Amino acid sequence: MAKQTILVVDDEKDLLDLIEYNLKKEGFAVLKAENGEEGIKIAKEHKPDLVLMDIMMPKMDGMEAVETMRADDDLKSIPIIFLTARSDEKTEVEGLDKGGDDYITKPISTTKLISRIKAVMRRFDETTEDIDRLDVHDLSIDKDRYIVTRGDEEFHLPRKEFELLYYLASRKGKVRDRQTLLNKVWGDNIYVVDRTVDVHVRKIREKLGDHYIETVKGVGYRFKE
Amino acid sequence: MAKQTILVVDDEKDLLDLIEYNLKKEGFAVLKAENGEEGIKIAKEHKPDLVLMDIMMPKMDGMEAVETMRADDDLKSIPIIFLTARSDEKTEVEGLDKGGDDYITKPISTTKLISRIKAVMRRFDETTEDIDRLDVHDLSIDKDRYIVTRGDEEFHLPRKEFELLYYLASRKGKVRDRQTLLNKVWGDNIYVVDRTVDVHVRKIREKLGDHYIETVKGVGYRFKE
DNA sequence: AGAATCGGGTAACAATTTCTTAATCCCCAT
DNA sequence: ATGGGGATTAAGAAATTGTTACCCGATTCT
Repeated sequence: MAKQTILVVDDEKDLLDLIEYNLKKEGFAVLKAENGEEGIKIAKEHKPDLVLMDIMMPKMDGMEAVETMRADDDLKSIPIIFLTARSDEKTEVEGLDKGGDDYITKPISTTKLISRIKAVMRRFDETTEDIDRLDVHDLSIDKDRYIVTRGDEEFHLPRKEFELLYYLASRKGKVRDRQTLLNKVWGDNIYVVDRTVDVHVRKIREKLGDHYIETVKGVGYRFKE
Repeated sequence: MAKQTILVVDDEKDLLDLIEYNLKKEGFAVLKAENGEEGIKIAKEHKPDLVLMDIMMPKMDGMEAVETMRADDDLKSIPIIFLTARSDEKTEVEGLDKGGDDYITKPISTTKLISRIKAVMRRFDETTEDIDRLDVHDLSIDKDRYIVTRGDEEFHLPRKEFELLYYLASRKGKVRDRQTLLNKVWGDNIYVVDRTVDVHVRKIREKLGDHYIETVKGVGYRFKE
């Protein structure tokens, strides 16, 4: 699956970089903004999977930014974790009221930050888990090894093909349009022509046979039930 | 690998039995305790690979038990998953702060429980026991003496090369990306360019031949199955 | 002390593979 | 037969890895 994207909004550049470094190490894609206004702009553009928002900031503070996000249809469902130096209960309560999903007091250890992030993401998306090995029909798709097996045949697909197959297979039967596939497999802020998906599908079919991925005309593709 | 042992601590006997039944079916060994105090005792005795801990219990509650475990050198590194009937956010946050690694709200489906357990174990997987001597293919990798043997050839690899080889070999077949390799072999808060891994891989290949470590383009490296 | 060596890390560019695009071909429903 | 997809291909672009050279600091040798 594509990387989960996290937007970090904080006016302290050093902290921003530190958090970025640690999140990347954990396999997240990271976007950064230095104030609420910029945060909103980037959020609208890239639709991150989670926002880490400092409360005290110039221009537009975190609380305000969150209110704005919660009022925006496109952004209202993105989970938000407040980040703040103040360990003041009142602020915390207020923050959660305004629509924060969790609240972390700086300084915080990396481990703790990560586990909070994962916990919040899980609450939002129970389907987040990815499993090492997926068995569908006569195929075994092993994400840990990046190998697809059928009987005792082994297929080594290139990354994009593998990930596309994995994505579709893990949602067996569900149709996904090209744009969704691009977002999920290629990543959010990537811009490629959506026909690219066709080519990858073809390559997968070429290698595994064309009875796994079905075309749904005018809509997209799906892994056969 | 030996069977993984899971300690389940919960005061509801029925639930305890149900979980035991399901975990055993999955091939885990199961230990049971009915309160925090007993849990700690058993944990100290048997060093389980993971603890499933209810939060609400008589005698010593889960939160307290975890704090005790985290303060004990022998037990601090055992992963813990909280189990609770309360779906109250605040408790969850507190639990994670206290040192829980994950948090599951009862009731939960068996499948989900198992997959969470596996996910947490996977996170800790990398901490798994080191064996003194690893025999893979025609190689014998002796961690005790830092020597690799093939037939009656001996290879004395420098430390990083040796450890990288050992790490990959001990996870035969599994792909690891550069960042993970750096984290696991070089150490967590070390900052080196990830292409450094390439160079070390090359040096290993130069010495042992290039049929042990495989490249998975766009992903990372893996020791050949 | 100075030189030589070794382990480890970085940088650069060559080699290779994968990805993307775009053009063309096909199929099928209207 | 016509138009709207989708399939198929081939070629160029982009990304990733291999490989080599070189730097630096710590040790060891003279």
